[in-house]
Amino acid sequence: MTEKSKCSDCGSKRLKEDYGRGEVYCEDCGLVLDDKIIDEGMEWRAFTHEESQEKARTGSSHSYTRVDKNLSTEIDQFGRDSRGKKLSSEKKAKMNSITRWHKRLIYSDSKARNLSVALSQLKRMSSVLGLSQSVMEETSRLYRRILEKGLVKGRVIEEILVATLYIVCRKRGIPRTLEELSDVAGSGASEKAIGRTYRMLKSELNLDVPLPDPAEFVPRYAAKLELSGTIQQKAKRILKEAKEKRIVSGKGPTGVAAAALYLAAKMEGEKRTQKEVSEAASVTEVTIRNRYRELKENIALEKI
DNA sequence: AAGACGAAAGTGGTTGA
DNA sequence: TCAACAACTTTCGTCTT
Repeated sequence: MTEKSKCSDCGSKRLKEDYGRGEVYCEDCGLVLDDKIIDEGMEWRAFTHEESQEKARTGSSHSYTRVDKNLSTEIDQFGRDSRGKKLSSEKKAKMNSITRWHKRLIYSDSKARNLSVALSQLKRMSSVLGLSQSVMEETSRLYRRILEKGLVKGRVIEEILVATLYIVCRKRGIPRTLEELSDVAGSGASEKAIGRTYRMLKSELNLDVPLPDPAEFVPRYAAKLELSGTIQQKAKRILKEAKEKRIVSGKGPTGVAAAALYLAAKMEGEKRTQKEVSEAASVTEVTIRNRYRELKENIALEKI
């Protein structure tokens, strides 16, 4: 893990390492400085709501998805922890600054109320979407940071929240489109508005968000279409070829993924109709056809 | 009859003068 | 601010299976 001692955003030196999640983050603003070891969590195997419920994790000792960060019962004003043990002075100083920070949030200031609304929304959406705990954690950390920067003022909480979630998903290579996210958001946040907010956040926070890779969408669509793993592998090989031949850039990743799956399924004799595939991927048959034609024309299929 | 195909026209967003 | 532009959609007529 790289050694960084200062937060690149707010300059705080209070960085915390979380080996469980493979992240280093700033305790003051929540910026994740190093998240090379990505926790895929249940993400790639939970395709349905029921499945994700079943596999969802429970419990957490220190969660950013709670308004009070779970600390309210752990610290008293006499410098002891929950077991009554005295804390070292170093620990005490740390706790003091945390409690100060945390008091600012608990007491009826507008940010706390904002946060509590946002977090309960996040919880709901996260369970509908089947997102892992660690995605929620990162989303709420980023949301806190946005809140502290005053970027929420005058805007719809839900729009900011969904845009934040979208950023986190993109950063982690979790395939969720803006459309899907706005579908589970309340009516207060249209896809258009979320997109606008997303662009605003990206530039305000100087984030570079990677482009979605079509291959990320393959497992989910394949599951919807009940296609075997062999086909998924084949579709991914097709996409890899396509990427090298630069016939993917600028095209919508979902359409490309759908066409690759359609092609792979056809080749393996597990044929699905264009209509079925287009419904699974929320694109039209025409788009499937166009991408399909491009793939067929440009890729040496015998080798795949 | 259902599926696949492709042309044509329309939509919403991006880009660059 | 406006026009050109690319990707995608909708619609529809025509082949293919």
